[in-house]
Amino acid sequence: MPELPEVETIKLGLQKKTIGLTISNIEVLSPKSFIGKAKDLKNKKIQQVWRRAKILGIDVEGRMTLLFHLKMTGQLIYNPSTRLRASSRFIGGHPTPDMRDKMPNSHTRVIFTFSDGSHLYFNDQRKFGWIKIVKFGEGIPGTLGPEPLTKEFSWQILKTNLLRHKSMPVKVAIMDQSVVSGVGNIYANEACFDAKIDPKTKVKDLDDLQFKKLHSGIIKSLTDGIAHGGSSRAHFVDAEGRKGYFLDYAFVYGRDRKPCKKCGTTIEKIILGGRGSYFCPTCQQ
DNA sequence: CACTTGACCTGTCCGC
DNA sequence: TGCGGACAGGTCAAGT
Repeated sequence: MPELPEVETIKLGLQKKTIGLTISNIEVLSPKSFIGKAKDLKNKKIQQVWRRAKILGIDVEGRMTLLFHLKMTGQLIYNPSTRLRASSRFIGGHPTPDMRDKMPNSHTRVIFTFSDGSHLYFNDQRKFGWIKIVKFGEGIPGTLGPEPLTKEFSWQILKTNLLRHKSMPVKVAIMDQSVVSGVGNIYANEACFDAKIDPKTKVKDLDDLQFKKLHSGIIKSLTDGIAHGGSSRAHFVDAEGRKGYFLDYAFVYGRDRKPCKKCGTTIEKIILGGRGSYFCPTCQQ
């Protein structure tokens, strides 16, 4: 679920809702999901919420930062209500699907409670995700490539970084976070489609025009993803528990055996780098 | 060294 | 209806 557009969507929501709130309690239901001493954050005020690659950061008083990585199935949901608390309240009720994501559920791993009584839930079905307490300014890997939605990300930088993986399929290479940060499987597929490049093309076989198209394809697919509130295969919800709808707009991801939205050719699915990869054999050559 | 596979976990969906 | 297997947004470590 969470690639750059999804984490960005959550960031925007949390900036709006949580800056200035004071943490009054942290309940860690799954110890493996939380690294650090939760007590250190008690009575600390949230100062800033930011994103780098797919990592979300929350700066708190005392020069500490909470880092979140949602991996495959993580969710971060802010609930302003002081009443939605014990999951037992909902047993036997008829919650909507969105509510089911929102409330504490069997996948809730960490619950933050704020001094105004509101809550932030970290839900994560597969427990791959994590929360870490680090010192301000620490904890982000130094190997991360450029942020694709800033001016530091030029097509020349993309070309230089990709050429470290000359014989790799281009779609696999753009998922390497040291090449460009934040692109995951969904947007890698969409970016290749937008660039009209077959995802299995080796990096060394691309020409400059294709590097330029790939560069703009990455930016376009990520930007569209944010505009549609992120993707939603099954798990993604924003900071208020709402689903994103980018996949309704996807050209190739998840559309194998369906007709290409541009030319009608049947979309194919292959495995590249161990991941499902989708492309239109007519549009992408 | 470059690249692929397996592991981490849990759930869902599909075919038989 | 049940059951086994494949697969799922990410990233490491281990293996080839």
